[in-house]
Amino acid sequence: MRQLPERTVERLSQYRRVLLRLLSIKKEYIYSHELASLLHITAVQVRRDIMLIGHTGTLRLGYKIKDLVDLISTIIDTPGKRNLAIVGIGNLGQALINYIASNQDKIIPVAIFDVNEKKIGSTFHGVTCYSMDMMEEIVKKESITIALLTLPPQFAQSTANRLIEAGVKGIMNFTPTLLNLQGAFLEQYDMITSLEKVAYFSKPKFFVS
Amino acid sequence: MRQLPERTVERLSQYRRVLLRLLSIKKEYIYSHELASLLHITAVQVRRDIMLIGHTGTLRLGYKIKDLVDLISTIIDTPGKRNLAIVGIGNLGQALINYIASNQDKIIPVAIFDVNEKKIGSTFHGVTCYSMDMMEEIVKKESITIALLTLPPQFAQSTANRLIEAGVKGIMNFTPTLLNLQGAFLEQYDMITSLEKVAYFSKPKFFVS
DNA sequence: ATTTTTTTGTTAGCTTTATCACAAAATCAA
DNA sequence: TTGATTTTGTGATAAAGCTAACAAAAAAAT
Ligand SMILES: NC(=O)c1ccc[n+]([C@@H]2O[C@H](COP(=O)([O-])OP(=O)(O)OC[C@H]3O[C@@H](n4cnc5c(N)ncnc54)[C@H](O)[C@@H]3O)[C@@H](O)[C@H]2O)c1
Ligand SMILES: NC(=O)c1ccc[n+]([C@@H]2O[C@H](COP(=O)([O-])OP(=O)(O)OC[C@H]3O[C@@H](n4cnc5c(N)ncnc54)[C@H](O)[C@@H]3O)[C@@H](O)[C@H]2O)c1
Repeated sequence: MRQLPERTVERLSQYRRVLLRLLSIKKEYIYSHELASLLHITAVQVRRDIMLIGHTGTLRLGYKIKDLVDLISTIIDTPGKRNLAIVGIGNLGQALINYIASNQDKIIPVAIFDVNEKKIGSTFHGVTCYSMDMMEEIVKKESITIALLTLPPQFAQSTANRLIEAGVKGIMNFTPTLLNLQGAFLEQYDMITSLEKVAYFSKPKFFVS
Repeated sequence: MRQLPERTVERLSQYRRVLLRLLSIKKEYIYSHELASLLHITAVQVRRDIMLIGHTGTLRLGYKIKDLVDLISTIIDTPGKRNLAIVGIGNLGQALINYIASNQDKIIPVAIFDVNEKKIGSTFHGVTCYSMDMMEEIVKKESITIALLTLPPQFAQSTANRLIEAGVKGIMNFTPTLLNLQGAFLEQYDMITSLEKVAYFSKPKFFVS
């Protein structure tokens, strides 16, 4: 299959989460307009996405939820699991690790890296924190392919370089540093940018220039 | 000025942060290609964004950083400050409050709301936590127009409705609940979706179906 | 003085993403 | 049986976002 649009991939992730909930309450089929209304998007958008992944529904019955979930999973997941590392286990890193572990089960936190002597050797939600010196070794040994950067911004670029060199293929960067990466997918997850965007688009009308 | 594209607003926020850093080290002018390379985008993109906000540079000298920063500020900021509330001060809420306060100065956290008796009445980075019963009252009294939702997902929709009713104009939703809002700008800041997107686009090649 | 280089500003076009409009098929109603 | 209704699937079109290309102006080089 051809590479899917980013937006479609994002929605597939959301469809799956909604559909899994519906499956758990024994709903079997769903119409495009139902799924659309759960995501507050249009039914055409839903049908188009489903078309893009090559699934086909039943006329007048809708889509079989189980089949759709399975197909989305074969598309967006890898067969088997993906191992993840968190670099920098401060306030944010600690908030994230629990959340990730309890909200999906294909991407598994298997290692934490930090420079703080007090943290090295201890575990956070069952995951061991290693020293930064061991990063390359552990990344290779544990086949880690995804990393979250939650360390101080000035170390983000050099750490990202080391991670990619060691085999990481996807990086989610929570620091405000704008990274330059070759050979890995980057998600710049920048809260201040989003916050300022919210401020702009929610500006009280009489302020708009 | 006409409403700017979302992407442009996001980049303006990033331009400003980079430019402020350069100003602080006494750089006066910048070329589009320099700014572009700092953000890892193209120079045309930079020039187009700057054109959209109606700024004009000096031929062969580039853009005067001070002027550009000021203009971006008049566009994306409101004159004066915006007050912000955080609803749910758990792991994530606590991580956020400090970060927001120390990374920009136009959007000010002025209130926290929670149901936990132990948290109500105490302060987090100098901001008081109030009970949920007082939310409408405080939102009005403090003119809060932006809110972050970092409470359990099942309370997100009803809380958002109450906030909007009380006058909030922009909501950044950190919970996985997909909200349906009327009358406010919504940023669905969904980490799992982004994480699954990173996983998809960084899938080792031999896995791609 | 003329040519080359540099850099902005902008048009036109391209790519990606979303929506419109409607055919096709299944079911329902009369 | 006929016609209306519902719902999927998709080609065509529109909107948003990005890039290529180049004119214009200024400065530098020759
Ligand atoms: N707190 C937030 O809500 C928030 C939100 C968005 C982004 N961020 C960004 O995420 C990062 C972390 O934020 P935080 O609030 O958790 O900060 P923090 O100070 O609580 O944690 C940083 C952690 O990184 C570790 N560290 C320091 N230098 C390191 C290095 N060279 N290599 C590896 N680890 C190192 C520290 O020991 C600490 O454990 C910062 O860059 C911040 O800008 C934070
Ligand atoms: N931890 C993360 O990294 C992370 C990341 C993304 C999203 N989220 C989401 O953000 C939310 C908070 O995550 P967390 O890790 O901070 O959870 P948490 O359990 O640590 O904190 C939740 C807070 O909300 C309060 N609360 C409970 N019910 C409330 C109500 N009805 N009204 C107001 N406050 C209420 C609790 O007292 C607590 O202080 C969750 O919805 C989670 O799904 C968390």
